[in-house]
Amino acid sequence: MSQRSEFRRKGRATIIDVGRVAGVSDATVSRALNTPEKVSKATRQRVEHAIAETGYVPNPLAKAMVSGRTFTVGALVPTLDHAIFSRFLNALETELSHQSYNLVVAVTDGDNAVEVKKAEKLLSMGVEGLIVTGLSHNAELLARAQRAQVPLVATSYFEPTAALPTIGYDNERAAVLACDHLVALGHRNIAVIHGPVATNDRTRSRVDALRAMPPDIKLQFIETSLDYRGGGNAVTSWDPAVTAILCLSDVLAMGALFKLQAMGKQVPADVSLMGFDDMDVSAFLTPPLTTLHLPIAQMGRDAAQAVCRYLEEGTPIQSVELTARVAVRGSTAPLA
Amino acid sequence: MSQRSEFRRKGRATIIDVGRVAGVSDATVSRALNTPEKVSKATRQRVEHAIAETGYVPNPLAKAMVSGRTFTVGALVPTLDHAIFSRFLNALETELSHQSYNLVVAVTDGDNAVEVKKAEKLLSMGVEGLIVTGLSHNAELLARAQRAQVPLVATSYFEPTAALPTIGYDNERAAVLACDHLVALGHRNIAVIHGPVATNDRTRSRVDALRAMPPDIKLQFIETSLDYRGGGNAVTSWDPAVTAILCLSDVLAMGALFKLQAMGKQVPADVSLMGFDDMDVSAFLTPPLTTLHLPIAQMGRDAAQAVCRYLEEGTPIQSVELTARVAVRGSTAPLA
DNA sequence: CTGTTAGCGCGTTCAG
DNA sequence: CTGAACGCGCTAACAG
Repeated sequence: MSQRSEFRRKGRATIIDVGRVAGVSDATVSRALNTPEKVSKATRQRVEHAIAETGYVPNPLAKAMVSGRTFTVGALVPTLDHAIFSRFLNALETELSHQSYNLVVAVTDGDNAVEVKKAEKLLSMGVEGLIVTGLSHNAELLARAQRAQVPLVATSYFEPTAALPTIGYDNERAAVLACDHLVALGHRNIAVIHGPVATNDRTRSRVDALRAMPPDIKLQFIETSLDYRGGGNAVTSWDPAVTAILCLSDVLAMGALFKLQAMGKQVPADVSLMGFDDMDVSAFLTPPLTTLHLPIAQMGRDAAQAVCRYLEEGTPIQSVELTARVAVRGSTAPLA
Repeated sequence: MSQRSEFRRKGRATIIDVGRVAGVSDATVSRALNTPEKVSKATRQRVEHAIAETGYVPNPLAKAMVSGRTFTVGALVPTLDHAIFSRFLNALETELSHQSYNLVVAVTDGDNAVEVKKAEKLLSMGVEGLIVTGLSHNAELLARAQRAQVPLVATSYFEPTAALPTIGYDNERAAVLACDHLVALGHRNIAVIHGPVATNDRTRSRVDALRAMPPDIKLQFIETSLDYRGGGNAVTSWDPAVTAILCLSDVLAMGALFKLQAMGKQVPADVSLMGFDDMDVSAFLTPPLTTLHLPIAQMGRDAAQAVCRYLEEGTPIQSVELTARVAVRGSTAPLA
C-alpha cells in the first residue's frame, strides 16, 4: 500500500504475456481477438484460456494509438444545468452511441476564454470532432480545431455564411415568428424579457431582430438573469399598458408565470404570456405555455450524424437549417 | 478529395519533423515542450519556430499511451434529460475540470444491460474512473471495472455495506423524513405518487421504506410514468379522504400541481403537496413546493473529488453519506 | 494458419 | 544542455 506513483495499473498483463502462457506469439493473440476466423479453433481456445488465466484486458490506448482513432466526440455547452442543453446532449449522446462513438462534454459558462481552454483539453485528449454552442467564439478555437484537423460544428444557430458549419435554427426569424403570434392576436404593447445578451449570441440575435420590428408595435425590453428568479423579477412591476409578455426562454416565462400567479394576475386573461424553447414542462403548465418550439433533440441527432458521416466517410459537414415554429397553447389570447 | 480511408489526419507533422526543421533531435523537441527550463533559450526558440512552421500538434494518443493516462472519467446516468442528473453532471464536470480531468457521459435509459455495454465502451476508450447511478448493476459491470483496474463509485445512494463505494444519501431515511413532515402536520391519509420501481432502485428503496411506516398512517401508492404527464394523471381522480400527496420526484409533484390547478383545486388549502429532489424551479412555483432537498451538486463534487484523489494519490474511495433534509415551503399546510 | 519484423508518436533513460 | 536508443502495447505486413 506504500507504492506512491505506481499504485495504478500495476503489472497488467499484456498481449505478450497471454501469448507466452498460450504458447503462441503476440500476433496470434491479436488475431484470435480481432479476426477469430483466421485462427484455428485449437489455438483460439488456448488463447482464450490464457486470457482468462492472466486476466488480460486490452490496453485501449495502445489500440487507439495504432489505429489513430478514439471514437470520441466532444461537445462544449454553456451549462449542463439547463433543460435545453441537457435535451440536446441527451439526443447527441444517444445518436453518437448508435454510431459507436463516445461523448465528452465540457461546460463553458458562456465564457469564450473558458471555451478555448476546454476545447484544447478535449483536443489534447483526442476527440475526433468538436460541437460547440452558438456562433461567437475566439478565433483561436477555430484555429486549434483546424490545426488538429478536427471537424468543428456550431449549433443552436443557422448561419450559412459563418466560418464553420452551423446546425440549428434561425434565431432572428424565430424571434419574429414568436412576436408575430402575439401581434396577430392584436397585441401592440409587448414586454420582451430576456437573459444577458453580452454572453449569449442567440439571445442577442433574437433581441436584435425584435428591435427591427415595425414601429407601430411597442416593444419594451427587460434584461434579467436567465433563471426562474429573473423571470419573476421582471414582472413584479411593469407598464400596465403592456398586454403581452414575450420571454426569450421558457425558464423566464415560467418564472414570470409563477410570479404572476402569486400576484393574483390571470394568464392569459390579464396578460398573455409566451415563451421560447418549448421545454418538456411547458405543455403541462396551467395554463399550458404558448411558446416557440425549438427542434433541440433533432439538432442533437443531426449534429451527431453530420460528424459521424464526416468521420466515417469524409462527407463534408454541411450547415442545416431546422425549422422553429410557434406552439400555440393556452397562455396567449386575443387582445380583449 | 478522392482519398477514401485516409482523408483524416493526413501527414500530420510529428515531433521528428519538427526536430528536423529545427535541426535538433526529437528528444530535444520533447524537452522543449515538456520541460522548457532544461533547454537552452536559443534552441527552444528554434523549436518553437519549427513548430509554427510545420503546424505541429502533439499526438494525444501517443502521449496517453506512453504516460498510461487519459485524464478521463466516465459517468453513466439513466438519462441526461432530467434536471437532477444534469445538475449532478454539471457539478461533476466542473469539479473534474478543476482537477484537469475530462468527463465522458453515457446514458443507460435505466437499463442494466445497456449500462454494461456502455461501461465497456468507456473502459475501452480508456476512462480512468467510472461513476454510476444507483446500486443495482449487473455483476459484470463490477467485474469489468475491477479487471481494468478502474475505480467504480455509485451515486444517489448511500449504502456502506455495498460491494462498491457509494456517495449519496439514504433513500429510505429520506423518504421517511418526507413522510414525517406530512404526518407532523396532522396528515394521516396520504397518496404517494412515484415512478416505476422496476427500473429504479432509488425509487424502490423509498417506496419500501414508506411501506414500513406505522399502520395508523394510511398510505396509498400510485405508480406512474416519471414525467409531468404521469404526475398529472396520478391526481385526476383520487380518494377524497386523502389530505396530502407525497410525490417521490419534483417532476411528478409539478405535474400534479399543474393538474390540480387546472382542476381548480387549491394547494395547500384543499390538499397538501410535497415533492422530492428540490429542483431549481421548485422554490419558485406558486405555491413554492415543499420538498425533500437532495444535495445533488454536492454529490457531484464529492464523487469527482473522491475519484481524483484516488487517481492522484491512491487514496481508497470511501463511501460518503450526504444528508437530505426537508425544505419546508408553501405547498404543505397543517391538516385543517 | 502462424511467427517474425516493423513501425505508430512520444517520453525517458542514459551517455556524452 | 543535447542526442541516441529503447520501450509503451498493439496491429499490419510479410514470410513461412
